[in-house]
Amino acid sequence: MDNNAIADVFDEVADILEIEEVEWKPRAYRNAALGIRNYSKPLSEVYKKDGIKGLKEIPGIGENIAKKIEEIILTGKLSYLEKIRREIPKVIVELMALQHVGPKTAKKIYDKFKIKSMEDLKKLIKQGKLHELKGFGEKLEHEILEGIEDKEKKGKRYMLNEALPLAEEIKNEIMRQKGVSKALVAGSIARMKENIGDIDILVEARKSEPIMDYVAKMKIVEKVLSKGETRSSIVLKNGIQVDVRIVPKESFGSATQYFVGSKEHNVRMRQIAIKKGLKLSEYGLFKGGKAIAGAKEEEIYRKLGMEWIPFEMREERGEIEAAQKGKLPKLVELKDIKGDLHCHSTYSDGRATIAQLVKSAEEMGYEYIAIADHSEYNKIGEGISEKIRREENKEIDKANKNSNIRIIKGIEADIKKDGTIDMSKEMANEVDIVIASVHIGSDEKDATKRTLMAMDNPAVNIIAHPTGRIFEEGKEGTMDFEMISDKAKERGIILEINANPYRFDLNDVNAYAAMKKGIKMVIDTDAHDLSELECMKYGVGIARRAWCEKKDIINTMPWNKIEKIIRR
DNA sequence: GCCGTTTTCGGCCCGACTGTTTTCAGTCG
Repeated sequence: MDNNAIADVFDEVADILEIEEVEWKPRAYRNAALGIRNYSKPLSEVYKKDGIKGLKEIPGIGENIAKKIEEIILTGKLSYLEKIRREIPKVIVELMALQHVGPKTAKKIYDKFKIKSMEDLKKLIKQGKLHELKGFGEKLEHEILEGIEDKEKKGKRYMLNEALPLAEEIKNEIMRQKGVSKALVAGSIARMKENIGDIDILVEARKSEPIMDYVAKMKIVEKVLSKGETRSSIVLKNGIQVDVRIVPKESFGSATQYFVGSKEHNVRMRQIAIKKGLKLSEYGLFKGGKAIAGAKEEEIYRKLGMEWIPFEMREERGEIEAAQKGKLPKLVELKDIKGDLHCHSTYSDGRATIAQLVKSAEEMGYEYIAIADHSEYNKIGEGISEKIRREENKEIDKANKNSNIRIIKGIEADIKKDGTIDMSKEMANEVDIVIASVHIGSDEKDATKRTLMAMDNPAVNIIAHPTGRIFEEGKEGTMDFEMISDKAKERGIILEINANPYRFDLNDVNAYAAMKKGIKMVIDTDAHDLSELECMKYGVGIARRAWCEKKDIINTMPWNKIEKIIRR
């Protein structure tokens, strides 16, 4: 079981204990689940190496939960969960997953009607029977029904690349309104999470400005859910909910702090405030009812005894401790990126010509771009023979003569079933950089072994999308990242952070682990299209969530320096 | 059940919103 699966176990324990109205334990189990999700090493590895003692190092894990993790690792299940599951009908836990239904409501509904499934609840609502319960009006009924239908329709999270452009569009529209001095995309988008639940936009303005009237007229808007003085909600045509909050100047910093989140980060911040005899809320930092900070985030962090923390780090993964010690990393920025080392042209399955890619790269201010088309073995990627690649390389040589930026001859060579690289020794010397990758088809079970073998090949510089995850297909990395990263460290191989939102591989957790091991990484877009070159910002977001600095990312360096780093 | 340069016991974030509330409980972020 991987870390997320173990965390799910403890979240379910928390759900059940919440229904049973057990005090405080649910919080402890939730904290444990969070600590596990945020932990970069697989718990089974930690346990193998350091046993219970190692597990207790993880935030939120004490003696008791450590023992429970041990049981899960050794037996694949948790007898405690199985025991408490028997105490509570399963449907109650399911009900709790609905919007507007918490433990109290779920229990109340069950106790009265003894329903057995979601379908039963739907029937109940359609017959108007939920009214019989005290505290259930028409509106709540309607909203619960909507919640069920939403759940049936689709998973409620959206990809970052879907949400971010829309959020920016709305923000820009708001910025154009009179009386608006600032607007900011907050929430999980600001933290560059790979998937997001809704869009949060924070606006600095005097109250009652008719901002929302303008937003409501935008083409991307489906309907307005609610419109208030300080808080409004709308739904976009693609189903994303947008919450817009309007705050006065003196609270903009504290509101930013609050609405950027994460929730866990904020909880810690408030605890720290309390210890200092202060109170932190979205309205400001208060001492005895008097605001001592609020307009600027920096001031809030400073008065709580720490450095200002970049949005992407605010996940309660040790960033607060680092900020208190003044030891935050200086995160890599988009403007540090000097080029893209993994792009596909029309020679293989790309949709842009080399000339077009080079022109775009030049406009983006890059110093270099690598054309790394697929090798012949990759049929889906329309891989090319070495004969054609030699023609391509000639074209690159020619283009380099009158180009302002360096065009690099690359190859994305497939790692074949036997672990060898789909590239001749001669070709290895004819290209500037070799990216090797497994393209998982029906033969994914040996992917780790094959990748490890490929990394022993002295021609290989970069391993692309190192865990083989593909988001849309729900494919999480099937490869053993511990083994791959250890090998990368040993062999000096560069690991790729693939900025394509359908991959995001390495993800933030793995990239953090790689950074900690001192492995160098490269942020590539794997662009198959000119527009995909723009995905670099998402890759930088992952790197920032992984606490990476400029020195960890090779394509922040000029090409002549990269040449020295990559093993030839 | 976890955690501690304020504590090994006694805490555990805070405020808005909503419904139907006649003063507040439940849920959410």
